[in-house]
Amino acid sequence: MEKLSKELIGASTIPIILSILSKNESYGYEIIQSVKEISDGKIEYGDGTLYPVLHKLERKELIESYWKIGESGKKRKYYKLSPNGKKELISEKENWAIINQIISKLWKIEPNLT
Amino acid sequence: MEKLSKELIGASTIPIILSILSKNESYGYEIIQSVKEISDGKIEYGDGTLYPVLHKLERKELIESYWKIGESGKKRKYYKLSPNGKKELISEKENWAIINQIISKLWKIEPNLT
DNA sequence: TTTTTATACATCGAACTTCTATGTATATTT
DNA sequence: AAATATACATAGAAGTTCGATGTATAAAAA
Repeated sequence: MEKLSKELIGASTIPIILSILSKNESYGYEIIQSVKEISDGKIEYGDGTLYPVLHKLERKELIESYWKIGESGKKRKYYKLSPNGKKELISEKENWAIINQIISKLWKIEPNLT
Repeated sequence: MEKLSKELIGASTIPIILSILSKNESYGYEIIQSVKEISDGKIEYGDGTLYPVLHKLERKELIESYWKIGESGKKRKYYKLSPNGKKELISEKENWAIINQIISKLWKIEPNLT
């Protein structure tokens, strides 16, 4: 079982995070676990990777945060999708559909690879 | 008609270039036109964007180049896929399939976006 | 009891990318 | 003769991911 390329990770990070937050409010550490689980271990964000992305998304006002003490007793920074974030997610889905169309068009006419 | 996001452009550039070269040998300027056409104008590489990518792919020995004077009389640097490049393209296709699976899993269970 | 592991967040610097701008040069069209 | 299209190249700015490092607390293990 292989890991994904850095480029694809990069392209998918924001839509994946927004998508997760569109279902449930969550916090950094949990998001890392969720993505790992959903992707069967194929995407494992380092914390040093994810936190700056969350900060960026908050700066761009696509997500909002608030502190909360979890059942564990440790403080967590919860994030939720903002109205702008919902719009952004819709746009990301459209983009994804477009690129898939382009790529599948290219790959449908099979070259001689074998 | 909108343009694609920078991130998706980034993730798709290499698979698209390799895919085009797997069908026909081509040169930088023509590749830019091809991609523009295939994508209905949604992907327009600047020359300052594409050429460094081609150089990188050549450095990594995924493509090979040779100079040729075209019918136009201008010299062109033609590129073709190397054996490594063919393998890489296969790998890129697999990666793309994996990420699509992950994303569609996330998006199948529809959140309340509307 | 003490140590380790898991949880939880943050930031820095290295390495790499894309993009815009700029430069060179030739052929074709106006 | 000038403008446009063709064709390639590189440098610098801006942005990104990632590994390393740091802080702190709770739970589990030794």
